Amino acid sequence: MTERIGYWIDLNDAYVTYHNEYIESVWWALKKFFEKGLIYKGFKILPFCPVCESPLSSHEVAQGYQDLKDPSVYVKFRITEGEYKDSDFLVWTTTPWTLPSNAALAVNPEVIYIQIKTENDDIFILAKERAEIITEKYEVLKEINGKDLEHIPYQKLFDFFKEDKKAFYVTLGDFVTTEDGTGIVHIAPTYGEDDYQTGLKYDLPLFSAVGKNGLFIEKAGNFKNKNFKEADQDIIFELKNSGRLYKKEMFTHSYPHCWRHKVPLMYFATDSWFIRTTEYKDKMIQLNNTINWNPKAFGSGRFGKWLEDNKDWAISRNRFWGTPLPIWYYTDNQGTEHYECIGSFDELEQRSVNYSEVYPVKSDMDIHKPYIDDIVIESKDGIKMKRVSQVIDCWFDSGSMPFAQFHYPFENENLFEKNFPADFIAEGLDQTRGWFYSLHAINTFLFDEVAYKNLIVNGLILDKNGKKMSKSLGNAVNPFEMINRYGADVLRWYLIYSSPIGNSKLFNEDDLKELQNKFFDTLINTVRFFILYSNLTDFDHRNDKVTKVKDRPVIDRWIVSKVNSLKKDYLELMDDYDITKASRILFDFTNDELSNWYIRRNRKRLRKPENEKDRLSGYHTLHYVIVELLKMISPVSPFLTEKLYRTITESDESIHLSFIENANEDYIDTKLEEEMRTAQNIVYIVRSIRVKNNLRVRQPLRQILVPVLNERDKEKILKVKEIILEEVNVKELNLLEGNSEIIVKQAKPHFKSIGPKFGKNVKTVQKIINGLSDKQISEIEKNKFINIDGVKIEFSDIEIFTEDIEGWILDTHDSLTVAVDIKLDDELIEEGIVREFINRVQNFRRNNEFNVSEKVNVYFKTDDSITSILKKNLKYIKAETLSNKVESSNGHEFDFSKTDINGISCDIFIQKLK
RNA sequence: GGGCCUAUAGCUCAGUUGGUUAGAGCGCACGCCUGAUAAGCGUGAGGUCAGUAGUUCAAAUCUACUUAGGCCCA
Repeated sequence: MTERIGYWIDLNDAYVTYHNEYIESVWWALKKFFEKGLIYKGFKILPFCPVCESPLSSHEVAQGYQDLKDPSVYVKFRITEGEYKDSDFLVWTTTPWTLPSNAALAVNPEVIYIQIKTENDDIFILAKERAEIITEKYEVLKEINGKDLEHIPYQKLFDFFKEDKKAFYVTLGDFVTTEDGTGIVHIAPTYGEDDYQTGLKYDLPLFSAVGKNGLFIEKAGNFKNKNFKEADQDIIFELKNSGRLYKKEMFTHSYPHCWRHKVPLMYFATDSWFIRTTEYKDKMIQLNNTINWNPKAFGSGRFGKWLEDNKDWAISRNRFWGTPLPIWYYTDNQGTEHYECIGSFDELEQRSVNYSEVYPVKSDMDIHKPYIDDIVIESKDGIKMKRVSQVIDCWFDSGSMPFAQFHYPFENENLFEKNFPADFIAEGLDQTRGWFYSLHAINTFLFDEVAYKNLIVNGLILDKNGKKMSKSLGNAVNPFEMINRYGADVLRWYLIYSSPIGNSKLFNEDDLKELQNKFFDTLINTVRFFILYSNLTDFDHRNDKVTKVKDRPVIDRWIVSKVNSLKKDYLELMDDYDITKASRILFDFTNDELSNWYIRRNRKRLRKPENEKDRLSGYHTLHYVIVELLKMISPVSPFLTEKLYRTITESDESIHLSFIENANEDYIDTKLEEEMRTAQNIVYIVRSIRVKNNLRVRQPLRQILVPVLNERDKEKILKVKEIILEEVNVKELNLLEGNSEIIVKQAKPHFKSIGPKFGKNVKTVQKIINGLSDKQISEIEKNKFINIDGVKIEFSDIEIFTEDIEGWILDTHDSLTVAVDIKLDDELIEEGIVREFINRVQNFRRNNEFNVSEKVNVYFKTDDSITSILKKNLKYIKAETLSNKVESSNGHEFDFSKTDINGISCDIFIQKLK
């Protein structure tokens, strides 16, 4: 796949995270953290299977959801002190088995609570919104803000534990909702993530009435040795007996089970190792601001926020196999654990007492868990230490990539330094806390430096309806099929060109077809055109004399200027890693400027150059432009450009080894580009007028008129007059100066100017300006201002345009107006007919596959008027059609082809010359 | 539930410091051109700029809320 699509990656020397060298570098990094005191052991609440006695990964948990019938109980907690003494908190839980491990209650500080008295004289406190669960009649005694309940103590339910820290009081937590229950939850820090975090915040004791095996411990009175789920009923029964149960319901919900043992999981505070990333959070934020993110908002937004809320990174995982966490420990007589971190294999060998037993053959050493677990090392005091059981988070592996791929710092120091930090990385936008983060977190700490300077965040590829692709839905696209059908180049271009960086991409095969036609075929056609005619005219790009660009014709200088302007923009975008915009300007240039203007305008000239200088100028220009363009396209579409490049340069040098130099500023002539843009606009307008008035391009017209309101416009148009006339087949282009009688000038407001100036009165001023007469506008042009109804309107407040020229057909585009004289005289009609006739002959030649340079005789049969016109123009017709004779058939019956000109039949017979 | 992103023509996308007729390509309809030809060019129809409210002389653009979709987290 990588080869087929042309990824430039080193498959022969790929880095592999499970190789020993890679792991050794990871160890080195971990030891750096350890030495700085940034690795510590804590707890993390994980889904835990009591049969396996081990935590499950989120992937495993996802596999094991089953419906479970659970109790939902409302428990009364008696307040022991203060204003609410002897009232009961009504507390809701769906896990009664955690109640013996209760350490606190939690309320939401933003929620309103009420104290109520029921008809049974019970006094309860619960969330106002949840009062519906009270079945008896009651009266409200008081409303209380959640935050005012903090620290209120209550009577504990069970007496299994000695509290070594203060417990049994109310805490505050945003996670408490009023969607169900009572708006008051109980907290058992060992058995829930929110509970655990609350425990950390309030320094609560960790009571654990249930062990890892899912059974209640010895100390747990009547519940001892009972399974945690099965004990639910006993606990409820006991609460009922002690009068602490308000009510009990049953409900069914989807609950995670162990996929192997089918038993319900419990959430359990499990030993975990953390990196104290919060210690250098500010550094991470500061460095992140220097990374060029694409899209920009992603770095400051999603990733920036994620760094702001940084929490310590839990790097350990409980797996059977993996990259081992290189920490060894022993427990002293006081029960305190002592740790040591190993940072290299040499160190491991020196410190271990049984290295040669575990790894008798060095080359066979497998450093992974579980093999490494047999290694015992000795502390300085001669105490035996064994490895902790965990492996490390595989994200730590991938974040170590910059140095671990080179086995740094054990070797390749120069290589690493040369390559770090990376110029850019690219990955999917789901990597926020995956790769983007792990790279950033590890390398910020180790090197005080970013891991990557630029970043391209890829959006997800969805199907054409915006749904995720999946095999089961049958909407998945097979990339090989796409490549086989359209080629890797088209697919690559599509993925980069079609949607902005970071947006999800709706994959649509039709768009690939369009790109193939619209862009790649155009490009190929352009090159093919060059090759065909440069061969026919014996052009040799290496040996033929190069005309200086400034001495070339306008059209050549224009396209050279254009391609350099393009390059300037292109390099700027590429330097900014905005590859989508870069590919879009290449697309537009190829179609609009190169193919549809330069090539089309120069077909005739390149086929039949006027003179030697003209020929060389044209071909050198086109060769240069194509080469420059191919180079710019090559990073995105490497295969086709390579092929075309080698063909057009007639060499074996790879385009991918060629240099893209900076744009040549000397060639850029923005004035000329502007002039040509004007020409293109005028041509566009004339074509539009022709179509609307049914005037085909072969029919020459007498003249067009272009009103010009300033000197610059006048100059622009005169420069490109010839190109316009030829393109639209018109005899003359005349300018109408601003003071001409037949121009009707109009004005519209320039809001940017009048807006701030007139404020609320802008609408009145708008009306005045729109109503300005031709004469008033002339006055403004002369005096630079006018006073109307006490309003001073200045020249800069208005935009002048013209939409009317009396007695003419005209159209306007981009503030340019063009009028066309559509009256035909005899001369024009005659010329039109001649061109129609030539067209018929050429069509015949083409349809009958005559060679381009083949000479012919032409015989025609038509009415007298056309016959006499043709006879008058024989010389021109002969030249255009490569004919020796062009004659009336004079009554001879040839094998005529039937055609017609302007509705009059005109049969032709064409004879090849031997 | 929280954070971030996206929403503009049937489809894919542009749209500048807010400036008054919101653009392009494809598709559709119609036409042109004809020695780049399994190409090329044009014209036309098509819009509640997701919705609501606000700020402003002026909002696709700024603000708030809502809806829908996506990603990350809880």
